[in-house]
Amino acid sequence: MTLACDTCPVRAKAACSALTDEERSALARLGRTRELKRGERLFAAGDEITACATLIEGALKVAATDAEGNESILALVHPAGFIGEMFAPFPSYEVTALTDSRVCQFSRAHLEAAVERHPALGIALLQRAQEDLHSARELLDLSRRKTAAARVAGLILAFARAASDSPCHPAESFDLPLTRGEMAAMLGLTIETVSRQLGELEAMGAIARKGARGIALVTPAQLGELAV
Amino acid sequence: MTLACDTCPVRAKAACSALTDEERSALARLGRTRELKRGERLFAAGDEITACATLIEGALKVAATDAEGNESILALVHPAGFIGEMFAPFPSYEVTALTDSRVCQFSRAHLEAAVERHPALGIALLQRAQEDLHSARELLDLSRRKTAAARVAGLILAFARAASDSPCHPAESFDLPLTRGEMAAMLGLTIETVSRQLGELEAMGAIARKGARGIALVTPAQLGELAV
DNA sequence: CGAATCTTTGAAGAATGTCAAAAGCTGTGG
DNA sequence: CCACAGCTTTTGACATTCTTCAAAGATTCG
Repeated sequence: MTLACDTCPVRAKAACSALTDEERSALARLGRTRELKRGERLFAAGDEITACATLIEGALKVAATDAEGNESILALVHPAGFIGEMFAPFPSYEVTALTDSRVCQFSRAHLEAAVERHPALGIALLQRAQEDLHSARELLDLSRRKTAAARVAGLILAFARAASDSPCHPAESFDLPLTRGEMAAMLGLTIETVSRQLGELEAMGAIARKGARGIALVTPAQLGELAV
Repeated sequence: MTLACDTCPVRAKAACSALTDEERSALARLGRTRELKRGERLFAAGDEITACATLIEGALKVAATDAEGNESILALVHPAGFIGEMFAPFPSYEVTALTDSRVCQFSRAHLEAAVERHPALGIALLQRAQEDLHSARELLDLSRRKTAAARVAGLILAFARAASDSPCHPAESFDLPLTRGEMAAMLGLTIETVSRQLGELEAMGAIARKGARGIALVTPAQLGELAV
């Protein structure tokens, strides 16, 4: 499958935007796009072949699964996000599609060569890695909040900010991008506790719900206080 | 204070090892070393000036503190580790010395210029950022283990591996680098729970303790099972 | 429309947090 | 060398929160 960088929806935001059109085209010939259906796995922990990818559309999750099958979600990946460990011997975590997705995938060797040839690409990847590090630390902080109420309130605020066009103000209403189980796996709680906390938040008038996924922020300030 | 790269104990491992001696000397003239006593802060969240640093000796912690003064430890930094967000507008977290430490500090502007001039430095920083990301995700996974026993057992194993010379086998005996309170802040538990779990681990014969900090691994396999 | 999945709700039990106090360790100064 | 002050660690009893187990209600999608 051939890459069509010219019509790529993330061509302005992805790491490859650090390259000129010709440089990007040369890199494109070494990669390929891959379509993933919801629930399909892009990488698995321990895979022998290590690849890297940029998410074009959809959403992915990075997760660890323990022996009993409990999943711990370590990161969400949005379009233009980069996935892949360029220096580790093999992938450490599973990467799975949350919704139908499309990625632009490269072998690690090709990407390494491109980074050596084009310093700007390395800088773009460095920026992305530092942003990912920041996100991981935010999630770490959120996952350790003392009460379940603080964790759920904080997650809803995070989703509201991500759903908003403006960087400052959270969206007033939006759809939760995750199931209860996935929210639980992001917060270190059980499905039931997440469900009950959402009910509490609605009962106390901080949010309103429409169906299982729809959320409206009634009192954002109250949410912020609950999130501590 | 002038930098003495020639005698720097981390000259072979730090990011600046990607540079030639002359390049490093040029960069060195723009930086300065700084000594920190135990508990002293290197950066605070919200500081206006953003700086970057390499740890030369000692140990640092990256932490977030909430309104009630509860600390959540997001990362430990060992010698040759790099600290600093090169692309964020201001530092997001506090960086504090766990023990008396010495760092090699640069302004962000100088470091950015050096990265543009020396692509190998950018690649070295990229590798470090991806390693830090990996560590953050490991800690995230550890912090979400269901039981306090699994978290404490996992942390002890992580310390044992860090204390070992060989990368494969954990050290058989070592000193805990953190207080109970700091361990609690790494795991999302209370001091009392950490203390009780250590007692349990000793009572069941997985570890032996010598004083408040000394640990000997009696049954590493048992620890591994407890850590799930 | 029906099957599968996801969500909600309830009741009971286990685990951790909280509060309080004793014991151990460390470093300073007499 | 000892004594003391300050800090860290341990231990106990109790309250609270979360998890577990179970089952019924929604929602989604073929």
